[in-house]
Amino acid sequence: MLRDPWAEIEDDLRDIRRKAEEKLAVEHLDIPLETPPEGLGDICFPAFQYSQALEASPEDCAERIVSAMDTGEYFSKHEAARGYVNSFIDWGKLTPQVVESILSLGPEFGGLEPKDERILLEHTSVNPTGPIHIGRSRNSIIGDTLARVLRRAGYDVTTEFLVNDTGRQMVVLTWATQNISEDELPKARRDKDDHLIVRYYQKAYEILESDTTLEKTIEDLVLRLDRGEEKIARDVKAVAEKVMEGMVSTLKEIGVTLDSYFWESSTILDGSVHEVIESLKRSENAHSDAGAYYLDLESSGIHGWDARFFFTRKDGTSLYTTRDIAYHLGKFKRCDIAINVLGEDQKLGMKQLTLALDMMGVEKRPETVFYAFVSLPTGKMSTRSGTTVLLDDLIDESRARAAEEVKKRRPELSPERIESIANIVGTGAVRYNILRVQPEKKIVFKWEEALNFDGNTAPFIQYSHARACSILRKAPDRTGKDYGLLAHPAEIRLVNTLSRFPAVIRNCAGSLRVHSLASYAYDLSSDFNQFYRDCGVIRAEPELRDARGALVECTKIVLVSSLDTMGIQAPEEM
RNA sequence: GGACGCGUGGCCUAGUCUGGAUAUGGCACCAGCCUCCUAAGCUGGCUGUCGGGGGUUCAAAUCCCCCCGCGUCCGCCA
Repeated sequence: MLRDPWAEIEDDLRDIRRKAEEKLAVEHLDIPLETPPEGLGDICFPAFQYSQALEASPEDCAERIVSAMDTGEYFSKHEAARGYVNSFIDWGKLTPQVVESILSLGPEFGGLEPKDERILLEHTSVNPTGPIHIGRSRNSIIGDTLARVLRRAGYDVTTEFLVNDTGRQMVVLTWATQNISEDELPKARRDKDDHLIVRYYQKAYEILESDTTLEKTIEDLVLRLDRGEEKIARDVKAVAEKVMEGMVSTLKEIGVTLDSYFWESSTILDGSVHEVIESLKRSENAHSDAGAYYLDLESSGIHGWDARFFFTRKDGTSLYTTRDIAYHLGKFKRCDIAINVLGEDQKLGMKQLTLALDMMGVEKRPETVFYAFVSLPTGKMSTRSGTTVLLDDLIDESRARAAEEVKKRRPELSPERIESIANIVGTGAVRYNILRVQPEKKIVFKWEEALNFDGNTAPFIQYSHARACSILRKAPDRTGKDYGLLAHPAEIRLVNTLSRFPAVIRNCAGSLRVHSLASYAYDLSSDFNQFYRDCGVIRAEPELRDARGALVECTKIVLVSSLDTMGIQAPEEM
């Protein structure tokens, strides 16, 4: 059983290389393994670095190493070319092992050995002031996918949403719902609490621009809330809960669910933020300016207009990052590894949090995945001014587009079936479109790109899956007797890619970067589509047909697993 | 002024950590492929000073330095 075929292959090659090094009496060099260009082999490494030890040209080095290498467990031969050592896998031997492993492990293929560590993964944590826009959804999609990757990698993962129910923004919103009447507001685009309530928020900020007395009212309310006045805290929480309900239902549409919600106000109510403040005040870097306390971070390498990190207001109440420190101390007690998914605007805040932990003598640190903002061709998105593309709208448009495509291709399907497929395809496209880009790249959202279902998209991958299902419905046998028959270049290429899936999960989990999972799923689909063209299944001779049927089954299994790990469903037909 | 990130064909993007073979794919565009398992597919073509300049190296998209452009932050907001 090969749980992680590619790891076995790499270990084998490293082993063979080490023996060759010993034979040639050269010092061991851990040269990274690479993939050679098409046709030159399956796995390779450059031999340039041996030229000093062997006193030879790179070409000669490669020759001499190759001649000292044996075939090991999984290789048929090694070749020297232009200073590289190119190794060829013995597919006749490996293919049956890979196919049998995937068939017997099924959805477990790509799952790594269970780990002891508990992970607390914070993501989304968007302020409950209105509906989620596509920029914020990047957080949820990356976070939810990362949780799925880490679970598959064997960790015990709990996801958590930090709900902001304190501070000025929420006070403004709460005041607005109590003091602005419905008829002053534009009609809501949807009958959904987050859409209904955001209008009050936007109206309040409009009023605040000219009304200075309201400013005073708000300041007073913020103060009272921060001191823990119960009535206000209850009102804020009630509004937050309503908006949260709307946001949570939107997230559920794209397959994002969270295990836990942590209300920020609880750090004030349970006294934990007070303890943080007292502890920070004892630091030698703590100073006071007119009663407000701050840490001087100039000596810690923070420079700029102001290197002071204020952790209390002049009235002694806490500030956001102070509460976040309290929250993190609590998290550390509940897990072994704390991971955050945050917008890149939070970088300084996390740096300040880290330095504050230093000064408090706390050893643990959160690991953070930062992502860049999504903007529109017209500029930034802003909930306050309403210049956003809402996730609800994107989901609707994407589903509608998908329904149109299904109707065009499969007019015989029932309306219910069409709707069901369009739902899966539309929401899958939304997730994949965000997921495929590495997180630090800013995204300029364009409708025509978001609604494109060709090429490197979720529908492409889902379509490959539907094709595989279609073959399997018609192929009588999904297990063959002789997988050695799978020797066509397109078959070998497909087996090669299938064998790497566990390694992809391992790499994504290790780096906390999930975009390469999207590339993998695309590559697998692409390989399958070439196999589909070149290797007929149901019309092949019985033995070959059964072996190919098994390969299709393997592809289906891994496509489903990789899509599932991205939170994308796989339709049986489309 | 300071900090961090990004810059790869007309547009989008992989590779950058860990330097190595003619830089990965997609969209768009052009030309082909459905009497044959779903053409949301496949094949071929067209597009490249890897932002610019210097340096290190046998070898730089990748490492170092300087510069330019874009994004984000530098609040007793969250």
